[in-house]
Amino acid sequence: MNLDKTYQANLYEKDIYELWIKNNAFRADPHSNKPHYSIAMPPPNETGTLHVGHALFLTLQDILIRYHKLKGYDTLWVPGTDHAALSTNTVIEKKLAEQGINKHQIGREKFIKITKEFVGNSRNTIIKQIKAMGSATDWSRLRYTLDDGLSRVVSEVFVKMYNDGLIYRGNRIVNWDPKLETNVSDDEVIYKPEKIKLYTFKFGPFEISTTRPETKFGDKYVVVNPKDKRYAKYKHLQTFEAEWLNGKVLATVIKDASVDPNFGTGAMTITPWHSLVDFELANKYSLDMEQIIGFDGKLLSIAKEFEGLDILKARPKIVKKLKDKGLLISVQDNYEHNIATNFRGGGIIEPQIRLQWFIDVNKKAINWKGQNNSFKEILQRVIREGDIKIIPKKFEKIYFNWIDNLKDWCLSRQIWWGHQLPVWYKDDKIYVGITPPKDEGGWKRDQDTLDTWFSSSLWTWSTLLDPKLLVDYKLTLDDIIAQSIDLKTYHPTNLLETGFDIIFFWVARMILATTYVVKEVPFREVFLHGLVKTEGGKKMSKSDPDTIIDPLSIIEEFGADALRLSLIQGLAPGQDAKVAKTKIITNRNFCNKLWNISRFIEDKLDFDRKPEIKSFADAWIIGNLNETLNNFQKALDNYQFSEAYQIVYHFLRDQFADWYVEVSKEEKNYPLLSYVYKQLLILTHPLAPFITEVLWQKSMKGKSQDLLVNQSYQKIIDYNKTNRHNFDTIIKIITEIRHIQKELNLSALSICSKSSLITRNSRVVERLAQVKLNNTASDNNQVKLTINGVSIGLFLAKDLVSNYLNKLKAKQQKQIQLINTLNKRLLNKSYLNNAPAHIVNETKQKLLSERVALKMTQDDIRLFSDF
RNA sequence: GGGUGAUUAGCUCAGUUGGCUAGAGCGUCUCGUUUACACCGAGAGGGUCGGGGGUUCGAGUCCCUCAUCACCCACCA
Repeated sequence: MNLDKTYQANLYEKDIYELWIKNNAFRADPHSNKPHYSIAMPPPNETGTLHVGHALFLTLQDILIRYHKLKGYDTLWVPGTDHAALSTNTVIEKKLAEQGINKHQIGREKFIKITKEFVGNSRNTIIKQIKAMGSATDWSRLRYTLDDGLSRVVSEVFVKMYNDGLIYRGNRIVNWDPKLETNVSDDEVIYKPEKIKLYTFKFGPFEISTTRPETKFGDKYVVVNPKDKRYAKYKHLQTFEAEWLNGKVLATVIKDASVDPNFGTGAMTITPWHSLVDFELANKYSLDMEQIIGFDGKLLSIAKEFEGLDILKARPKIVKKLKDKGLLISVQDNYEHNIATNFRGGGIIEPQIRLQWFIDVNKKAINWKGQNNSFKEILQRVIREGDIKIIPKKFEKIYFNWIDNLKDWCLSRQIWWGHQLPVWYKDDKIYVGITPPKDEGGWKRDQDTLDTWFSSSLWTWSTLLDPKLLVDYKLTLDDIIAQSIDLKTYHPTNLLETGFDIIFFWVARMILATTYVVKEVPFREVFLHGLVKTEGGKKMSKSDPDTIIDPLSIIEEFGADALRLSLIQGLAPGQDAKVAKTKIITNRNFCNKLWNISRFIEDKLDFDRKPEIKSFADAWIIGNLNETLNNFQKALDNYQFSEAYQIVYHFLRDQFADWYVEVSKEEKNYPLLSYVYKQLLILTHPLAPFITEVLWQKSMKGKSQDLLVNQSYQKIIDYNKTNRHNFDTIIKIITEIRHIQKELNLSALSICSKSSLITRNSRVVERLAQVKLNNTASDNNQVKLTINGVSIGLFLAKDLVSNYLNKLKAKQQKQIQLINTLNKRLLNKSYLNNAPAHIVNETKQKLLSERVALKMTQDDIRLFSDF
């Protein structure tokens, strides 16, 4: 087959992926009688490009899918993309703004049309990039959160929840982003520390502090702590007159324990319309609420002469007015304050009261396994009762902590891109349904769209519904669920694999929605990975381009396999993954090693004859292969990706390449060599699918029509344990001879030995240890030493010996120490009584063998000394 | 303020119910081109597992405590 000297990934990867697709290698078959294994891919944002975070989850999930295929499963990995409402909307608005266009100028319909065009072009990019990673996804089942079928499901679920009383409409404080003119969920708000001025004003007999004078126009309540002695003379609900921004106001004293008497003056005024805490206080005491700031971020008419001003511009002017009135007491600079911003788009959040749609998480109206529960309770039960296992376990604590503080989920967003609410209004009537009531008409649809995560929360099962059934509106959602074969076969999915950063956004909400609609959990296990960081543990940031690992350019330069291996090397569950260029080079080299093993083997491949064990080395490599396969599977069964790779790495380099391949230059057992090579490709395939398939295709030419991707683990070959052990001894002898040569700086050493272990494997020993075996020379000028019970004579000069003698003495010291330790342990009665029998046995064995080893060392020392 | 992690070789990190003399990759040093591979081979050096205490026959691993560093949640006039 004539392979190049090095593996050039970019020459092969695209063709190999095509080959897989052409052969439907990733196509799931629900009618197969194999066991089924399924994963729903976290759908990337359709307008995104592949970043290293995507690369990580694609790698992990692909490994598991391919691994299960090899284990004989029918696998399904459902790919998809997300319409990512808010971030896409932001992108489009930004693009329009660049052309000087405001979305209101073009209207909703045109805006959606523009967005669709943009998204349509973009979606293919991310799909191509997913393929470049080698992802074994079933493209015939590609889904999109905003396609017609899924959109129908989203509406159906909303209607169902509404009819069950789990969705309600209410006035609430929301996180309003005046820039994008939408509210965002609590989870989408991020706080940035900022130093601003803290003003203290006179308010009647009180002094109150504020960072936001511009919200104070409507203030007419002073809240103090009931235990605060300074204010004991004022009664709860007592009124007083105060000079304020727009003249005199009649203010009321409120006493509430939520006020911290140690903060500032211990007295504060409240602005219920623009603060959650104040809103809750106002609700508690039925206080008036008044809007001060408009949804465009500008002051309303209550601000009189400041009406229409942007709040930040108005602030100093308002302070000046209060100062002129003699109401300003003090200004504190550099007051540390957290400013709330929208993490998509970055607008500064202004709390506002608005009518919004919410999911009630506390209403007990759901039947889960025979009990009447609230969403909150079900979310707790599924973990507690073991229906879903979270790996690593530490995230269960975080999960419970979040659920304990769970608030109603605000579903409505005021952006245009997304699933429009299936809610209709006429006069003051509200109707919730997919289509408006069929009466005289005149119903108007709610303009809001749903939170992106609402559709995402249906992902595991909505993607498995039969698209043909979804267009049949005579069927109910329950009918479709009952009749969809994929859903019946692949749901609950076996695993959800995703980043820990979206455990609340997504994982919890999938559990919420799925248990409610489908009456089963969305997945059995959740495996959470961390973020991908630089080697220094820093976030990759655009401001520091050197640290950025761009998966696409890495794939181009080093290949997807090298990238995949780098991502799992050293990865610990739930911990951040660290990647750097050096790591990628190491793993590219690993691929090249495999490549060159193939170059050596290519003309020796023999699959016609039955592989048989003949030599010690044969038994040894088969024993190691079996063990490796076993350990590899155990590691992957426990999501120990890093461990699995290390096992393969060790076998491929330290055992197969360094020893067996070298040995096979002397002892030619090509059928067995071919067998092990074949197993090696199967073993490595889930981790590095491209190169292994390339080599499989080249090696199997004419011998097999099959693709590597379609193989399964084969029956292992039995071997003789003593023979395997014998080769271990040979390795130790060769290593020791190499060591002596290095230590004594020798180049052409001759040895002699009568041991059959040596004489029967003389050519192997000669080649690998770089020595000459000479059993005819006289015993003079020999240094005898014993390695693992085998007596070896070395022909070497006297004056070289002392170096090695020191080595031996150091070795002797270590051995004595160890023997003492083991002795002490075995003399300890508590140890003998408490430690498990096999551990005690091991210690005894160890002591025995160590004593033998010590004796050999001492013999060598004596011989060398005598010499 | 509440929570969760991390601290192991010069660097980056593994180490899964406590049990062989604590591992890997990179880097360092020495030697080497032998019928695949310099994207290579052979060998070496390097760690009192952050400090202190405790439980245990036995602790990198469990508990307490301190220190340092991350991250998440909440959010204050």
